[in-house]
Amino acid sequence: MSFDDKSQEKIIVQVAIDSPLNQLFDYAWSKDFVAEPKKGQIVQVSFGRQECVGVVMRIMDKTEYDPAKLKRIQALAPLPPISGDVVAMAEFAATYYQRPVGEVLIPSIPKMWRQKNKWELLGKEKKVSKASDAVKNTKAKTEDEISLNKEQLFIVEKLWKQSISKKFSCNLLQGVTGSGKTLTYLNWLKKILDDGESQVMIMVPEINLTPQLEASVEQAFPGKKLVVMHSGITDRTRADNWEKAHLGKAQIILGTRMAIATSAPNLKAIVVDEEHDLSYKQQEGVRYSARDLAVWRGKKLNIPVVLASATPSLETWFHAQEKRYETLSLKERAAKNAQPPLIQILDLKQEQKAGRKNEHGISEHLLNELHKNIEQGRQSIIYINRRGYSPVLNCQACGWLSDCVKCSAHMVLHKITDQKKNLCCHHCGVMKLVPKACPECGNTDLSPLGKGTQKIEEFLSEKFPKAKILRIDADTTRKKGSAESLFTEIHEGNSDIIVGTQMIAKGHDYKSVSLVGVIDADASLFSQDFRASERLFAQLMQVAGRAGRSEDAGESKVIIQTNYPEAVAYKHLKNADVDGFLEELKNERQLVGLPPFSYQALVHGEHKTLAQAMDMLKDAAQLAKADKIWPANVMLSDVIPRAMVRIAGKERAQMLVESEGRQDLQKSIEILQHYLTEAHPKRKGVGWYIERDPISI
DNA sequence: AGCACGCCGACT
DNA sequence: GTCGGCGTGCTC
Repeated sequence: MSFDDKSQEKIIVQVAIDSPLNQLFDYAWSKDFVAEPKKGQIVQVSFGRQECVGVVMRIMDKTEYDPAKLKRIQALAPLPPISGDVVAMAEFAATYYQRPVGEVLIPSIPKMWRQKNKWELLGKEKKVSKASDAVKNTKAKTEDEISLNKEQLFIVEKLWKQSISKKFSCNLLQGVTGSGKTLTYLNWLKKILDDGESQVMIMVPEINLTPQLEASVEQAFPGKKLVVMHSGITDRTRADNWEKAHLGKAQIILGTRMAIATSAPNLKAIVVDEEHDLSYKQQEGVRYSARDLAVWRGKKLNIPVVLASATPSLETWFHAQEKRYETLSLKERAAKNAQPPLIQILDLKQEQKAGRKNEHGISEHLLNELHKNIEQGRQSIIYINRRGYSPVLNCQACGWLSDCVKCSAHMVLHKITDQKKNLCCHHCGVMKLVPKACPECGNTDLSPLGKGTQKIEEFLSEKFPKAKILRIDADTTRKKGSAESLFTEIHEGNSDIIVGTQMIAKGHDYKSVSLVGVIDADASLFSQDFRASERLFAQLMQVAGRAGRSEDAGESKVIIQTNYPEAVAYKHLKNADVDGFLEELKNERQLVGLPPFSYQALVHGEHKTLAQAMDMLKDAAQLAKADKIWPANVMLSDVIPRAMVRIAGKERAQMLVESEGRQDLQKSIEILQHYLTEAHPKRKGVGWYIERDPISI
């Protein structure tokens, strides 16, 4: 191809492309286009030997690139440019999470819109049976007519004032289960949507996006168009829904973390429900936090943001304490007779001393309570907190834990076969031998905390042969629809005991459950993740909320078995004292300098051999620290093998970067990124990435 | 990351 | 003779 006139073409656009190359690519704006180039315009380009879509990021009048090699933009998507706030947010996320913009922005466009040959098809209206729309709209206006209580009304008014002022504000909407958080924010959003053109976004955790929720939100907004954005919808639906949001035709955007990058020209409010939920953090590719980006987007747009939770994340709660966010508390329970359940922390050490039995991790006391409950014909839940890898070493006899001498962290048991020292502190990087016996009491039976609890269901059916036992976990709900049928069975009261993992804690109301037993929760208390205790507290608060929804709620009970009743999470759980818990957690973190009192990034390296992966990080660390622009107050830990070193044949190493200064941390990871990139050709096959705000170290 | 070009081994 | 192994080099 020869384009001798190329160099004379006036308009050059720099395009973001989904490629790991950290740069924009220059293209010539074709003279045939009637449209002016605009930032955010989706275009079709030829890139290398591929054809792909890109997004116009900058408009220039010249190029630094060889004009002879310059290609033309091939086509323009029949769409207005992506809204400015989304493009800006992508640019921010690219810097913050250290990835190319294209990698952030392009995947936010639905797959079908990324294929030029589908553009025409998508432009056409899909045949939708008007009937379904009509039905949805007529049966509204029943439940939402329930009047708000004083507290809720006050909050709606407060939020509405913020909306009118057209300024950014971030609100923590905190209220116990059943206090009507959803009702409150839905009423606020309704006011906003009254003008007929405003758009609002509601974000929910992955697991909560059930058809029921969609239906109830839809009912709350009669006559408004709602679209959902989550991974469970077809490509076509996603493309259509995205388009409706992008064109301003949909007023409500309901979705999971991926929804945060949905272009919406008239966005007037963002709600992040269950803001503490970890599913807001993307765990692969660009490891963004949708909750944090929601706040960023709200700030950019000068609109209010609501973060709602019964058990806020410490970060959010701390912001609220420091008055950076407004706290909106719902203290009253909406339902008149709903009584909080009685929460009992059962000290297993005491039980053992008293000579009471403990079979398969279930105490005699809990068994008795179960027995009573079954006899009264009521449902019970046995909650097994099996989640999380909890590799701290523990003495079964005296409760000794493998703590680091220098840090206030547990030393993590690593599974490395070719190294002798297998205990490692993730903070300072010190490594030690696994002791042959407990340093405290000499007991030789040391084991990782949290043993398998698979047999609970089996054991319970032996103990209660006549009881109907239902197990709910990833295995029993894998098949599509099986979860729904299991939950239906529970609602119908067909089961006496429900044994399950955290799945049972979310979203579902079990009206007749009056006993919740929590076994084996300790494991996550000592997980390598410093946020484990926060998560445990939130989970247990949530399961506890499963009890006490019945008429005779006063009698419902939650029994939490533990070897560590003095642990902060349990201590405050007893009184359901969320603020007390967070206060103590805050003080702990402050003492040790963990987030939110420091900012973190984790550098990951992976290779077939551990040595290569580690050396790569070590080299980069050395060069970075020697660089004169390396900020002084950034702490770089030793390179250590990850606790789960091998995954899919790759050995993995990590290095923690920590600083009190957000800007300093940013600077340091940019330096690290530079040296990692530079070193990369020399270290073939070593993969690496920098993870900002890691949720687990 | 993709994707092609490129230069060495076991197959009709 | 050629199908295919994955080394390496480029993408405006």
